[in-house]
Amino acid sequence: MHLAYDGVQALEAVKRESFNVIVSDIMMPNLDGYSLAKKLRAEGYNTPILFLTARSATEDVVKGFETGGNDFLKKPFAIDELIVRVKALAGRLQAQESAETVYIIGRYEFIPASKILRIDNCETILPARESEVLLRLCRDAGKTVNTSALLKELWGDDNYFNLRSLNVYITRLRNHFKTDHTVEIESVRGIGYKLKY
Amino acid sequence: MHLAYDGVQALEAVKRESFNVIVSDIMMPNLDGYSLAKKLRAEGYNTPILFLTARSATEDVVKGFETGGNDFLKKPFAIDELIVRVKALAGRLQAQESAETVYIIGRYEFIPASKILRIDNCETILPARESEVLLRLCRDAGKTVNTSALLKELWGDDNYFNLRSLNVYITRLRNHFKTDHTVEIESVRGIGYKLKY
DNA sequence: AGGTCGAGTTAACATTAGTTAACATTTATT
DNA sequence: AATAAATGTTAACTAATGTTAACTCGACCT
Repeated sequence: MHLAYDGVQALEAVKRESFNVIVSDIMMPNLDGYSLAKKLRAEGYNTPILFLTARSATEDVVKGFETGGNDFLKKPFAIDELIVRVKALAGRLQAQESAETVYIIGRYEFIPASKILRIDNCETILPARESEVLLRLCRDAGKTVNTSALLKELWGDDNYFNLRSLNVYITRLRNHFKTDHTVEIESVRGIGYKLKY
Repeated sequence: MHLAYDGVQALEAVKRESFNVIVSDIMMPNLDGYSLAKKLRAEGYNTPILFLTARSATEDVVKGFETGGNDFLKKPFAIDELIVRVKALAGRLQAQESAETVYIIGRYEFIPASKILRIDNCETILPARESEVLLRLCRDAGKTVNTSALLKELWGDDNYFNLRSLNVYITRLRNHFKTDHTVEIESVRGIGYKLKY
């Protein structure tokens, strides 16, 4: 939980910590809500963003979604409605990842709970960290996962050494996916990694 | 695309076909929106639901989310806002360019998603920036793409150094297109570049 | 306790992307 | 034609990332 006074501070905070949801005003000094959203999306942050605004013009709403926002609430609003919308956005993240969740990745099957990666009845049990990294990539499959966010989530800190560890795990994961060339972990220089299939 | 006249018909339709998004009124004969959402969720359908309602009470909104809805729009609403919210739910916003988009440029094939530039079964995987620049040119193929606009889109700033970088990427792209002389990146002095083929 | 096995990290080296710099060429203007 | 500005081209440089192997440590086994 963090309160930022303008877009610049918000941007810094997001890069420093890791959040489940961002609630942002459109009109802010220094960096407005649209630009904040745009910058975050450009840097691979997929954190859901809910915009608050006093103006009710449709173009504002449209622009809000186009710049990468996920929801929009016009002022004045009832606090209950805000709460429920934030919950909806946050819930999207954890979207019922039950014990039996299975990710289908190309010809592979990945079961995070048991760390099993299977292809053609050939099972590999991934080491814990490899599994965690893969899970994180699966959750945002097709989207770029920000390196720093990933490090903060899994290692707790995004220093240089942890980054290098991550590089190693990415290599190892790539090796696992060699038998199906439609599966690919793409690196987005300076931003993060993207699981594609 | 399917239009159902009440909740019961909607339920049947969803079970029969497969949808990306459901837009539903709250008040419907036979089976209201809340119950529809509840039933669908109970049966394991995760299709995003957007509720429309005439009543603006906060409790309605809250109930809408609690029964499994994903978004809520009060009547009267602007059609643009509905469209943009549906798009947001369908998750298609960022992907106006689907993952499979292929540009045919003379004898070349360019697949932005995988950054592949192919000619006569000879594949090159373009570096990220080269790919982005080419994509930008492709979108406005035959038209002049303004240099400053392009720089602001891809680099975020159109200063002198970024301009010089762009010049380098244009050269590199031209080199890739050397085998088919019908393809050309023309420079429009003082304005921008034009991809012609 | 000693051994060994595997996971995670660190280290060392290789490769690549992106930028900058330096110099060449073209174009517009006078 | 002379000049200045824009653009073309090539190579060098820097930072990020890829890859492989070595190292450390704890769990487990005897």
